[in-house]
Amino acid sequence: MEKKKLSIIDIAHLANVSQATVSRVINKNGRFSEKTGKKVEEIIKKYGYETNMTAKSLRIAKSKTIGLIVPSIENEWFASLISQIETYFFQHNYSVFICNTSRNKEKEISYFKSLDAKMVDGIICITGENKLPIDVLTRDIPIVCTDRVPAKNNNVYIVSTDHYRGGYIATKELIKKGCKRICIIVRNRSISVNEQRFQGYLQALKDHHLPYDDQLKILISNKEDNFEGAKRATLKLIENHIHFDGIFGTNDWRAYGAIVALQSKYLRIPEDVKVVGFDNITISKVSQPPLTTINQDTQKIAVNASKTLLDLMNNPANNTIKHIQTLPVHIVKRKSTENK
Amino acid sequence: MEKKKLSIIDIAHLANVSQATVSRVINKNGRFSEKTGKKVEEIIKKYGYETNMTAKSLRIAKSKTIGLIVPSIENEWFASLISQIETYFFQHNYSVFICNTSRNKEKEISYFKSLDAKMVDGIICITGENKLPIDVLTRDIPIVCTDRVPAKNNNVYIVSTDHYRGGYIATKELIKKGCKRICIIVRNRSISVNEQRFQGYLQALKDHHLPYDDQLKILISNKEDNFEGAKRATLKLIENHIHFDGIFGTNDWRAYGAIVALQSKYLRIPEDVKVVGFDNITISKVSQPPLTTINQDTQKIAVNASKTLLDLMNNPANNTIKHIQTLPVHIVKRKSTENK
DNA sequence: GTGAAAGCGCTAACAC
DNA sequence: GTGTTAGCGCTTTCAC
Repeated sequence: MEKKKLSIIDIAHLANVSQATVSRVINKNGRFSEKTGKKVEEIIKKYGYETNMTAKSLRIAKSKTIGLIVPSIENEWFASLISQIETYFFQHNYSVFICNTSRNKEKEISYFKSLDAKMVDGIICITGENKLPIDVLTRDIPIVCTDRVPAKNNNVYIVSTDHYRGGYIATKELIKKGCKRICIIVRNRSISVNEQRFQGYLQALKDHHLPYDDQLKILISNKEDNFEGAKRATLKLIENHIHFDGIFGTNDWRAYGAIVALQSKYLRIPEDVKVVGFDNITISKVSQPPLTTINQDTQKIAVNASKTLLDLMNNPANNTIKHIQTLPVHIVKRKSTENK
Repeated sequence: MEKKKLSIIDIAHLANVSQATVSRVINKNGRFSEKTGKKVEEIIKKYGYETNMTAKSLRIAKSKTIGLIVPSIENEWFASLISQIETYFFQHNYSVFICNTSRNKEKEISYFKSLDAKMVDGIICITGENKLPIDVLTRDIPIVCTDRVPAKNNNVYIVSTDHYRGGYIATKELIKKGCKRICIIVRNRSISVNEQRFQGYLQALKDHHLPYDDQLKILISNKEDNFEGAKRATLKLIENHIHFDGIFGTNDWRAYGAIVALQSKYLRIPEDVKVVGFDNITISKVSQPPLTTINQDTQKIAVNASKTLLDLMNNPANNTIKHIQTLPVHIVKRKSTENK
């Protein structure tokens, strides 16, 4: 069956009005009589007319679409954020282009160009460390990042978690539960979320008069999987007879990797070693034993980032919007740090 | 700094040619001299011109964009599929609208309309059981589903896994390893993937002369979380003193829930009870013990679905394309079904 | 309160 | 091989 796509002109003819009137009715802006409005709306409903968004976008130079750039969709934490951002914009009648860069710079640049060409009204980046290629953009559109980006950019707004504080609280929990020699498992990246969590760890040690021991810093290489890397590194530590009684995994997968390693060596958690993770994703809840962890409020991050972008899109001149928002974290206590 | 968006006309002036020529160069179709081509391309690069896709879409009634409708992005299996589909289309110069329906019918309809209005060239649905609202579409665009949909629709193509065979193989593995009383954990839905896996289970029992016992069918309600539901239901079974020596969890989370329940009652896996899952997602690998499971080839599903859609978009009249593709599964054997 | 018409940036048919 | 131009469907200015 051939489908006939109706245009505004068709509706105008059917309703015996001009296309301008139909447009006014659709957008509820211009002035038109109640009677005309009713008539047009009826025809629209009857014939199942839908606005051609490409034409509309061309005309008004807006697309009611945003771009969401993410390093990976297959990461539960990102997925949760993506899902909530998408839900938010759906409610506000925006569509979302989800762009998966796989941490590939080329792909990221390509996506920026493509989003620009598709006339998105704004961009949210769930990034981390890298500098955004905003110079490829040919239009001035607002950008919100959910993690730290090198300052300098006045056009870029940031909504992020207090990773430093998270690292601090996580470490403090272990100290309070009696741990004296606390390992930290981190990934080896320069400026990043990891580094901030690490700094929080250092400060907590210092504040509680515990020495920092470089041997207890467990590095995972950038190629390694979090779980496998943490497991491997923890096993190595045990085999090297390096003594420790607490582990701060800088994310839940790293902490869980440590747990599995410890158990394979017949070390008991929390009796022999206590463990804390970060992120509060599923694995922390279903781990055996369940994992004490630092909760990042994804919902708040998603909503704040989304709202910030929406505000900027609706009113680009608004200068009451904060450039940097740092959101609080809290600890979720579970069995992995319990004392008997 | 005010950014000036250049149009084809601007480039035409700068290059001293007509806009038609610029268009020809950009699209490498029409005829133009090598010299002109070079000149125009230089100007384009120099001034950072990017095609305005809304104008192009309007003109050619195509958008180089597809819609990807998914019930949930926060499900590892879906996320993996999404990611691979997105990668495929990125390579072929298409953008992807990822639409998260949260299994909400209203949202799904709304997305179909919106995708239609945005002139997507095709749609992939990662669905499952429900009938698609393709009647809201005003244009004839190809649709590919990665799961079963009620037949009837000639416009809808299907790429799916052989869930029946998966259920069969999973059950057979348990039988081969000596299990006599095998539980199955399923969700209570009418026509679905679950049902097919269940049918495979039944057939395997029958083929090996084992009776089917209704007591061993563990139902999880639709509101319950897979992990929690399976855990709760398994505990109940144990507390009711119903004897069993094998469990087929119809997905990995259900199987893992069963494992945790068994362990909490000091039942050993695989010595006392053997367990098989389905999907081969991360939890099956990191479970203690690691879980034997049925692998669904996400890559193949993603590629076949994507390729099918691409073929249909490039050549809508192509009738050599199979309406239904069923992909094979295979078992991944791990410790949870090992014999001493 | 309504209509006529210009024009957003692009492609493609047609003319030369 | 290149230029001219109509028109995709929409919004919006200007007239009335």
